[in-house]
Amino acid sequence: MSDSKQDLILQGLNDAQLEAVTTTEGPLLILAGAGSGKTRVLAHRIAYLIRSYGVNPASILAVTFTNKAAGEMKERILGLLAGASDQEGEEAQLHVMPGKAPKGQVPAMGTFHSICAQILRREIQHLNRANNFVIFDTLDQVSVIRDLIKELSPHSSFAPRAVLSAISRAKSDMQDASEYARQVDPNYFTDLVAQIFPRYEQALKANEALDFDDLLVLTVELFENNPVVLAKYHGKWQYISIDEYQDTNQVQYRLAKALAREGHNICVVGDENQSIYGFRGADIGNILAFTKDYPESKIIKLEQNYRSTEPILQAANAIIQHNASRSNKELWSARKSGDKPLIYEALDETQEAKYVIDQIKNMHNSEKIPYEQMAVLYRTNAQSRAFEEACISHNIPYRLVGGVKFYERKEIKDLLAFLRYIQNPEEKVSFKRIVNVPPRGIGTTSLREMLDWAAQVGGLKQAFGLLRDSQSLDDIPINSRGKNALQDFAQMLASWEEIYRTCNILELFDAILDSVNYLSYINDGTDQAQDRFENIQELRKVISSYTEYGPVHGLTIFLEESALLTSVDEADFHQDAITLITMHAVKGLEFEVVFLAGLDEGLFPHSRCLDSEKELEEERRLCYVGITRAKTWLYLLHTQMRTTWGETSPSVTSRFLTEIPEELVEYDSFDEDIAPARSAYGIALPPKQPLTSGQKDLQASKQTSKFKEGQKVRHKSFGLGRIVQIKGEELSVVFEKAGLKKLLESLAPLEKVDSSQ
DNA sequence: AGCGCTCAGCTTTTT
DNA sequence: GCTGAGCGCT
Repeated sequence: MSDSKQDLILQGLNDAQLEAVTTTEGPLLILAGAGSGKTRVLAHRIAYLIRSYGVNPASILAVTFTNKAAGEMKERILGLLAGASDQEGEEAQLHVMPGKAPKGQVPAMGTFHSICAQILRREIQHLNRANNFVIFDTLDQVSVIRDLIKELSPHSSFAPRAVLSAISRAKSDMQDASEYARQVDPNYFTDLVAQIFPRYEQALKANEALDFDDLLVLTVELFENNPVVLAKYHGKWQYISIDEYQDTNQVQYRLAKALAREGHNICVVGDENQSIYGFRGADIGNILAFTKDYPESKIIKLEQNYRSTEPILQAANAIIQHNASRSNKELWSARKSGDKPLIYEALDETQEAKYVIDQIKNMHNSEKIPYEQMAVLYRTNAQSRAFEEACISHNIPYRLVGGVKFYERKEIKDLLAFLRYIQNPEEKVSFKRIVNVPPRGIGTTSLREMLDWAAQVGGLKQAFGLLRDSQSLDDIPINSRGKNALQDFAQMLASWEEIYRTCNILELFDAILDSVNYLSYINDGTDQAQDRFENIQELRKVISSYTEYGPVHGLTIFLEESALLTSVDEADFHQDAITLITMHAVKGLEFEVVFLAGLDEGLFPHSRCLDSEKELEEERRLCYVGITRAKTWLYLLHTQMRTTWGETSPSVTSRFLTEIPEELVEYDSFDEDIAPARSAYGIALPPKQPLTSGQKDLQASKQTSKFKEGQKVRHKSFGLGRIVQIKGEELSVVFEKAGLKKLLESLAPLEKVDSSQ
C-alpha cells in the first residue's frame, strides 16, 4: 500500500467527511444532509478499509437503496483502489448486481432484498422451505389475494391491493397472522384481512414462493433462531454499512441488529428530513434509536451541501421549517449565488407539460444543458402521461422511471412465467398463467380438474409425471379433451426441463418461444404487436447476458435479479434523455435542472395525507427531497385546473408553495390578477381543436356570469378568495382561509374586489 | 373453449 | 382515460 494511493482516498474531503471515512471501528452514525456527499463518503470509507486496514473486501457488507447505487459504488471503490481519479462523470454500469460480481474478493453490496434473497437461496432449508423458491411480485401477490377474497368473502368489494398492503405492513412490522389478528382493531375490513392473512401465507408456502417481505422476515427468523447460521454470517461480514437508514422498517432494523455482532463495526447513514417511506413501515425512530442501541457510537454530521445553490437550499429549508419534527441540521452551500426558484402557474396539466418542455428546449439550445441533466418530478405516476405526450410531440428524448414496469408487461410476464414454472414446478400462479398460453384447449374446467387431481397425487410435478408415464390414463379424473391437451403440455414441459438441466438459459428461452410459437401468438396485426415483439427482443438480450452461468444456476440468478430490480435499476440511463420520475424514486439522484410538477393541494400533498399531521409531514419531507435534487435551476409548477379520470376540477395551490417566503422565489410572467396561463389559453386551444366538455362549459359560462375566472372576490363569511372556475351558475372559489368552495352565483354573498388593493 | 364487449375501479408513494 | 375482470355470445 503506497502513501500516494492512500492520499488519493482521503483527498478532497472536508473535515467531517474525513472523520467519517477514517472512523472504521465501532458503531458510527453519519447524519448526512441532502447533497452532502454521503455516497462519496461511503465509497471512500470502504476503499480506505481495504487499502489502509487490509480488510478483506469479502468481509464488507454495504446495503444500498437501489441496485444501481450498489453498482455505482462498486465502480467508485474499484476506481479508488486502482488509483483512478474519483471525479464525477463515471459511467454508471447497469445490471451490476451482487450475484453478477466478477470472481475474486469484492464487498457484498445490494439492497436489503437482494442480499437476503442470496442468503436464503443458500440457507432456507434450515427453515424447511425449498431452495428453488420463486419470488412473487405485486401482481402475483394480488392474484393470490384476489382468489382468497373470492373464496372467503365472495361479495365483499375490498380491493385486493388494500388487503395486500395491510398484510405487507404487518409483515414488515414482524407480525404474523395470529399476532395481526390479536393486535388490530377489529372491523369489517381487518376481520377479512385476518382471515386472508394465514391463508395467504399457506398459499405462498404451497407454491414454494416468497414475497418481498418474506425475503426480509425469513432472514431475520433464520438469524434469530439459528445461531450456527448467524455465526457463519458474523464471521463473513465484519464491516457493515447501511445507506438511507432513516427509511428502514422494523424487519430491516432487526436484520441490521442481528448482523452487527460484538465488534459492532456498523456504520449507518441517513437524514431524518428525507424519510419518505413511512407508508411501507419505515420508522424514523430507528435512526434516532441508533445511539441508544449502541451507546458507544460516534455521531458525525455532514452539513455542507455540494450540490445546490444557496437560493435552492433556502427554499428547501423554508419548507422543512414547517415540520414540527425535523432534524436540527443546517445545510449550507458554498455556491452562494444562483437563480431563485421560479414559480409558474399553468392553466392545466397539458399547459404545465408544454411549459416544461418549452423550458427544456430552451435550456438545451441556449444554455447547452444536456437532456440527461434535466428531470421532471411528480407525486404520482399518473402525472407522467402529460409529460410523455408533450415529449413525443416535441421530439424530446425522455426516460420514464417507474410506472408500468418492463417486467410487468403481459408478454414479459408470460415468458417469465414459463421460466419460473420450469425452475419451480409446484408454483401454481405461473402454472395457471401459462398452461393455456397460447390457447391449447385447457379451459377453466380442465384446469380445475387438473389442480384437484394434482393435490391428491402429491403435487403438480408428480401429476405431470403420471400423465406422461401412466399405463391407464382412464383413472385420471380429467375430461378426455383436457387430458389430451395436458398430456401434450406435459411432453413439452419434459423437454424444457431437459434443456434446463443441460443447456444455458438463452437456449431454454429460445426453445420455449419456439415450441409454443409465442411470437406468432403475439403477432395479432395490431400496433401493440410491434411493441411486444421489441419487448421480447429486449428480454432476450438481457437473458443472453446470463448464459455464462451455465444451466440451472443462470436461470436462478436471472429470475432473482429481475424480480428485485428497483424502478431506477430498470431505467436506461445511457442515452441523453430527460428523466420523468416520482419524487419517491428520485431519492439519491441529482440534476442541473429540476421541474417539480403538480404543486396542487390534494395532489401534492396528496389528498390521502391531508387529515394526518404525521403523513403531512412526510409529504413535506418528500417535497424537500424533490427540491434538493436540483443543482442550479429549480422550477415549481402548479395549475388552475386538472383532469383526473376524465373529470376536470379546479386546483388549489399547494401549501408547500405558499410556505416559501415570497422574497425567495420568482414568478414567470405571473400577474397578480390575470394569470399568464389565461392569456395563453386562446393561443394554446385554437377553436379548431375539439373541446372537452369542461372547456365547453368554460366557454359558455363566459357570457353569462358577471364574474370572470381569475377574479378576486370577497365572501361574507369565507373572506378573500379567487374564482378558479365558472360552470354556468356554479362558481368554484378558492378562499385564502377556507380553501375551495363551490357556490351558486345567484345565492352566494360574493362581491368583486378591486385588483389594485 | 374462446373471443370480444362492457363496466368498474382506479392513483399515492415501492421492494 | 386506462386496464382487467366478468359475462354473454359463437
